[in-house]
Amino acid sequence: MNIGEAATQAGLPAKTIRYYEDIGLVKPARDTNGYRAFAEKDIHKLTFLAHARALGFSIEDCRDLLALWEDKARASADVRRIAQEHLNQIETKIADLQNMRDTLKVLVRDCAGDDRPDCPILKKLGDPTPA
Amino acid sequence: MNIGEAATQAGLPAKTIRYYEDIGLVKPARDTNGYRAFAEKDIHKLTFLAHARALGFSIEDCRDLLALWEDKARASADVRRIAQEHLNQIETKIADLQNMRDTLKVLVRDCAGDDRPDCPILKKLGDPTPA
DNA sequence: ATTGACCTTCCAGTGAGTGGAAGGGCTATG
DNA sequence: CATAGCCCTTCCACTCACTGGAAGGTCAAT
Repeated sequence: MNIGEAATQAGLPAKTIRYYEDIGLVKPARDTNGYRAFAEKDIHKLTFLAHARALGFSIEDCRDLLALWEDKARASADVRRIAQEHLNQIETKIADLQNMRDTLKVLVRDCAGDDRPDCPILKKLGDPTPA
Repeated sequence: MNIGEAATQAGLPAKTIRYYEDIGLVKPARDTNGYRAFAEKDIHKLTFLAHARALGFSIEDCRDLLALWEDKARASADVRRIAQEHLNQIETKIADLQNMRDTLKVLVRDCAGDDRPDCPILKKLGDPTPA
């Protein structure tokens, strides 16, 4: 299977697949013409990667998860630890974003948004000690 | 004022301030010895930038906001539009992260996390068509 | 034989800094 | 006056996970 078809199957851009090969996540065989030849096993890996990335796992996490996925003697605790840590980071990021959102919401709400220069948003940003 | 003091005042790393000068956000004067000499006006700008960045505005948004801040004839609508758009992006990002979180939570909950290899997390990631 | 779609590699750029090396300046103490 | 220790300077490389594009080779069909 050529890279275009592999990309369709895995739901990843061809460019990304080449990149994943560059960094050693997949190692497709090569046809005599130099084209990458993806086997089912490669497609499964790429699909796995696409799903893990969609859940926000870093490439390095993906590398570890992929290794565990292929290790039939793995301990599920190792997988769980990675996922739990990632989950914690997501929770933190959500909380940070919610704080930003709440502040922004108030500012946007209080801004007239007309052609006059008076603006609580700029006022707040320029305040040396914002609440 | 030297860059170290400016960094303390503005709540930004000195490295970041140099970077902001590189990309033209601030233009501090120079002493005869080549050291940057920050005036009050520069400190105000840096403080403004620190606050805007803390609210997640991109550097380009910051550049625009800074220009509006300095333009006493601005229309607050221009500021509001930038803030509203940013707010929308944050809302989108929060929603994305919440989806990830919800999926991950279920997976982590259902994973025994012991020394056995059976693992719903890997199962899901490897599933060709995950729900 | 040519067209057009596919494939290849390689280089550069993204955003927003961060780390570190190499070198010069400033201040205070011995 | 010398030296120590901190601050400052520039410049280059690295981060993360791709993405865009150029230059060129291959393949199937017309």
